[in-house]
Amino acid sequence: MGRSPCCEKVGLKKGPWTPEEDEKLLAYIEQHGHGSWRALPLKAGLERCGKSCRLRWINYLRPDIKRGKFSLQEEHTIIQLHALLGNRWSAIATHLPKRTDNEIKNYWNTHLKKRLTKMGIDPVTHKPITDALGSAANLSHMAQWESARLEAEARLVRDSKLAARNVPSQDHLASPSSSSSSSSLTTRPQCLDVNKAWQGFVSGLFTFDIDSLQQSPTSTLNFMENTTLPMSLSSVGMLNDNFAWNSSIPSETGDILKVGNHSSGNEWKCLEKPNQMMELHEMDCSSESAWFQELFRLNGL
DNA sequence: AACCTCGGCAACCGCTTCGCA
DNA sequence: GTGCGAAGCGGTTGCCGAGGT
Repeated sequence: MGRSPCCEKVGLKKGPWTPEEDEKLLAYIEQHGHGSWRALPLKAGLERCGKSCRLRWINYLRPDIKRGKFSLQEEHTIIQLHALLGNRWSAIATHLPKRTDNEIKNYWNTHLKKRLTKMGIDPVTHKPITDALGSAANLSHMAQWESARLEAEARLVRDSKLAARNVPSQDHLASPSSSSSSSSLTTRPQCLDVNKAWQGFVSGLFTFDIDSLQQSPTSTLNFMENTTLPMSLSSVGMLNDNFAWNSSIPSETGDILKVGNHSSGNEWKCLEKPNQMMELHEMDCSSESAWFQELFRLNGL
């Protein structure tokens, strides 16, 4: 019983790759392309399984890989996309084309998850961790937050029922699995009180102009200016929730993904990808304090 | 100097999804 | 529609180096 191995493992090498193996794999792929990964090791003269070769190529040898520290911009993109997509690392990696899913996953697990936790944000739900915040002020904010959230959810249920009765058939959302209407995405977010509550909660940490994010339901924020931190940590807690406002996700290809959630579900949609240039703002945020300092600086604190 | 601990990351494992016959 | 092989994906492991004792 049991699953058959992906390839004949007897005699196959495991563990770290040697420079010679890298050279062989690189030379073969440059000359022939990878073709069938299963057949590749034999043709390339490698005593590895195809899977191992594929991983080595994708995560290390591919010429278009950017290595080294993640910029603050990249970190924010990862956080935002994680809030939207969860642990779908390959999906996240598509918005950071020079980074591999493995690298992003590792970076999340070793850096970002810890930072969010330290800030009192649950890295899984991207919501504030209540029991980690003991002060009365924080509890007050949290109560305000939770109350508004529940109210908003109730209203969403109500509104979605109404919308279900009155949904136009047009659907131009990018998501192939989408079966929802865009109508809810072009209306003003319904839960501004929630945003306010959240804004109140985070105001002790950051002063983000959340209202400016809400000026347009599908407002596009561009990182080019480097003046506002779009959908940053304050908004992370809102993402992937029923009442999140529509906003934009930058990608390193220069695309700004406008996203919004469907009022009748928890499903996020990509609305459009205006082809705008985006400058990456490289910063040394290796230490946690530097990271926070940079956030404060960006937000004029 | 030797040992220990811990963090970071490359690589592996096994499950899921995809594509084709 | 079904079965099978290949590829993709995410969770986990284990090695290695840096820092601490």
